[in-house]
Amino acid sequence: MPLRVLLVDDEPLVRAGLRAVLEAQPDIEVVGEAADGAAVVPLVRQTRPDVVAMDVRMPLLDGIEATRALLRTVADPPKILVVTTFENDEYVYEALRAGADGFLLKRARPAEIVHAVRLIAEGESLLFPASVRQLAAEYGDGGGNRAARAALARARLTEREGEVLRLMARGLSNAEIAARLVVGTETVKSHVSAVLAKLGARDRTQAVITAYESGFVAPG
Amino acid sequence: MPLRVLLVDDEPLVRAGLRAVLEAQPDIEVVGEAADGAAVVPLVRQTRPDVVAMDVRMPLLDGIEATRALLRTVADPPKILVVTTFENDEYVYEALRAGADGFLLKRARPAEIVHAVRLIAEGESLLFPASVRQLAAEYGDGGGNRAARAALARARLTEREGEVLRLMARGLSNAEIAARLVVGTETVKSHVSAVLAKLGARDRTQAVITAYESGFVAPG
DNA sequence: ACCCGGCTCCCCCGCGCGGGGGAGGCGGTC
DNA sequence: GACCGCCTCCCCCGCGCGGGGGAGCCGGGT
Repeated sequence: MPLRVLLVDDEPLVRAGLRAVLEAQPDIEVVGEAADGAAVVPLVRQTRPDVVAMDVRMPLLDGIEATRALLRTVADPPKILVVTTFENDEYVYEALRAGADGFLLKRARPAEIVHAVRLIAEGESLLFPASVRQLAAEYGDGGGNRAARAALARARLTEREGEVLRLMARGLSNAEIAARLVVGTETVKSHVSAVLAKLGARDRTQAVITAYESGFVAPG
Repeated sequence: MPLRVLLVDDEPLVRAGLRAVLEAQPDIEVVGEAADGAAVVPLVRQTRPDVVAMDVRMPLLDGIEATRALLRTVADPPKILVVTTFENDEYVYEALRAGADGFLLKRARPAEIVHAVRLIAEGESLLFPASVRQLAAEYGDGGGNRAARAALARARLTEREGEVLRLMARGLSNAEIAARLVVGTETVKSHVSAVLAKLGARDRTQAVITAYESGFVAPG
């Protein structure tokens, strides 16, 4: 019996790509597609997939909430493979904490995508596939990038800290961040200090650099 | 005779998606794929496509350089459709200036993708609707990226100031920059102040953000 | 000869930043 | 209930940062 896969991504192009890659395998069958997280639970009930390949960043209901919804409401839920554009996407960590079984970069090669789906289906927990390291080597050979990713991977920023880092990366001062988040400046200083410590950054500039280099924030 | 399309994108998944979408059309034929800009010119010579669907951000040779190379070296060059993930990608503007005929967001619907390829092939210069709004709005409010580019264009940094900004963007303190450039810290402070003034930045963090957003320094 | 732009260095000064440490409340888990 | 992680706020304190102003040196341009 074939391996049944459900695709969830708001970009039709990505769905088409995944479908093309996966259906080239004789033992893999794409049993459905959804464009947002809200449609996932009913579709899973209807199609009973073995694996859900799910984007994290989606309108209406993101991959994190969709993962929680699946695990909460569906008996014998499918394996969940989170598909993401960036390494160290903080949403990915949340999705994994929410119960996803692994994650995969969109820029992975077809063979790696197929491999990841098979591994997940077999119950392997796929967190840091070799492909990530390989991709890191292929792409930025600059050690800075890898260090940035490593720093952010170690970091495990809390939700609030991530929020603060994002505002830091937009050039806001502590006072401005405090105003934006409607808290005291001392509170912001606490969060900033925590971010610096977790990222191994000496000052906010270095933290922002790490945010850019790791893909935590994207230029453009 | 069918419309011949060449796909250039470093992500196999995106290529597979575009291929699936385009080959669903009876009058469109995908005549080749390339994973980076360096392979484009020989492939175009070999396959003679009508349209090249090209990613901007790629390893080795990006979409901008590949566009320039095509228009410079190939007689009767194909139409160039730039494919991008983000609206307001500054690379896209550069690609258009370099001679690309239009651009398209990756999250476009299949029908829009097909439509774009057909329009481009007919010689229409195409900007995806969502981005036209951006282009129109940029004269008014000027999105962050645009502002960053404008700031850097206004800036006219001297060679030394550019050097200093680059080091700032690597997280170095004034003292460290001074040591690196073998000058006094007061000198560095002068340069930093000049950079901040020219970029309209309040502090070094904002300057580094502008450096990233404008493409003056590139992540990865 | 003159001026000008760029690079270099110097002064004073205010303030935001970041380190260190502490503390209370709140929602989870065991 | 006890514990723990997170968020919130407070203190003190040193220092790097950035603003303002000035100055000497060099090379190029008219």
